[in-house]
Order: sequence, then structure tokens, then C-alpha cells
Amino acid sequence: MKISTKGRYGLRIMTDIAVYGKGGCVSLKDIAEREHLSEKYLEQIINLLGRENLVQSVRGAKGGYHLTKSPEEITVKEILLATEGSLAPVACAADNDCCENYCDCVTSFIWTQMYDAVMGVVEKITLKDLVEKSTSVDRSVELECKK
Amino acid sequence: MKISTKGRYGLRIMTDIAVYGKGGCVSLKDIAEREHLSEKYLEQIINLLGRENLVQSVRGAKGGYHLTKSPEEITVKEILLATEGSLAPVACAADNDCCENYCDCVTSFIWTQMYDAVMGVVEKITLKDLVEKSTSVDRSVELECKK
DNA sequence: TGATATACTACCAAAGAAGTAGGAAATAGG
DNA sequence: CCTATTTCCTACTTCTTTGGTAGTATATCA
Repeated sequence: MKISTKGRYGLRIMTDIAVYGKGGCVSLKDIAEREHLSEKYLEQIINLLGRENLVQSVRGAKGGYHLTKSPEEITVKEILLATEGSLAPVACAADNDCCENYCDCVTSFIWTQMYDAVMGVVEKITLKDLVEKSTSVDRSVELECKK
Repeated sequence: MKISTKGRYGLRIMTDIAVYGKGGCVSLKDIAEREHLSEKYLEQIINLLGRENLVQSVRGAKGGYHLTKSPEEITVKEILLATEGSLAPVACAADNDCCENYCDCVTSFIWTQMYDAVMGVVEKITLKDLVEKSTSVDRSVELECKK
């Protein structure tokens, strides 16, 4: 039931772009340096974000990435779905057609309730909330738990 | 963010014992046959349940397992915690002391809310609910999605 | 005493997670 | 036009977890 580094780093990438990308674009190199993460690995993750049209890229020198919407229009749900693929505890919970007898499955209602509960949380939090939290915090400390 | 087979099979084991274990104990062999699962693998999973005192074993011929409490006293939360270890999306969410600056972490409030939402669901569902659903359903059909 | 069950430990293959590596293509600035 | 910068794309690698299998020891009923 863990969120992978893709999802966690995805949120940091988006927050970083929102904070530092005012009026221009932000390069992966800068993000990697500020967040102490591998540029090459971030490249893969930001591609997932680009595929879902959450960021747009500008190639070439002085290029980088910028958001396609304002932070208050981007939800944590969108970011996590783009990077994690799905937040369902079992495949059927996100797609009831995935097996024929989901409604007969003894445990299905557990997964449906769990999925709805998680979705209820992530769709209400926007990137703006993360930006506000980020700017209110001392950025000099190591910000994410390694465990 | 997936529940593993340990958690899913754990729920089926507990439901099976609750349904078929009236007034005695149920052997792993019978459970494995009814649920179409490997007896040896179930052994490992039921050990996890035993360690948390959700089932008690009786060794030797005619032995098996029985519940230590009545189904309405056993929650899905207990079963999933015993088998999955934790339902937290990140380690810190279940144990805020796991890193020093959880309250400064930009994303921590997401994980806390997610964790609380999931816990809110699983602690309200009891084994009795699963038993009722189970007995109201046609057991001849394949009951769990393979995906 | 033998058949039946759990207890315990070790092992194994496949998949996923997390990250590395390298070259091609685009572009701003000189 | 040239070069440094930067994204794009694909392949590879290493480590851990998942989902089992296997074998032996121990307990108990009949």
C-alpha cells in the first residue's frame, strides 16, 4: 500500500516548478539540484507528467518545463494518477468492468470504499496548497523522509 | 498502492474459518481446497494472523485453526494490519516519529489524511460483514479477480 | 504406530522499484 | 554557422519484494 518514489517525486517536481517557474520555465537540472534528486530519474517522471498534460516542455538551451494550468487548478489526484498509474488497492476498484463478478466478490465493497476515501482526499488538495506549505517552511532542512 | 495477496488471502482465510468453523476448527487443507489456493502459502499467511492473536492453532490430527474472537469483534483493519504490516502510503504516516521533521515535510499532510481515510474505512468493517456477504453469494463462481 | 496437521526454516523465480547510461534532436546566443 | 545547453527516447542494471515451493521436525488423534 505504498506510494512509490514516482508519485512522491512527482509532487516535488510540480511544487518546485510552481514555486520557481514564475514567468518562465524551469530546467530539470535546477530541479534536480534543489531537490537533491537524480536528473536522469526525474526525466522519466516528468515525462509521465507531460503525457497527462500537466507540464509542457521547451526544448533547447534555456528550455525547461512549465505548468499548463495554474496551481489552484491542478489537484494532487491528477499528479498521483499521472505518476503512479492508479491509486486503487486492487485493480477492480478503479475499473469495475475488469472482472465479471465484482459485485459478487466478498471483499469488493472494502476496496470500493477504500478507493473512494483516498480519492476524496487527493481530489480536494491542489498544487496551490503544496506551494503555500512549501513557502512557509524552512527549505534548508532535508524535506522528505528517506524511509 | 496495491494490497498484496497476503492481505487479500488473509481476508478469505478469516472469512472461511468464520463460515466453516462453527464449533470446531478448520484445517488449512480444507481452506486451500475451498479457496483454490496453495496450502503451503496459506501456512505463511495464517502464521501472520496467529502472531496477532486473530486465530489460534490446534496441532496434530483433526487439528486446525479457530478464531479467538467472534466475527463481529474482528475488524478488517486488524486482519489487514496483521497480513500487510501497515496500510500507510508512506512510512511516516503511521509513525510520525520515524523522521525528525515530519511536520515540516511539504507533503506530509497528504499522507496523514490518506492514512486516516483508509483507517476510517477498514476499522468500521468487521468479519461479520464479510461472512454475511459471503453467505449471500453464489460460492460456485470464481470469487476473486485475478488481476 | 501410522496418518494427519501444524511449526519452522530455507530456498527460488519472476516482477517491480529505483536509478544509470548514452546518444539523437532541438534551440538560444554568440 | 557553431557550440553549449537542454529535452527526447530507449535500453540496461541492480536491488528488493512478491508469490510462492520444499523439506523436515513436532504434535496429536485413533
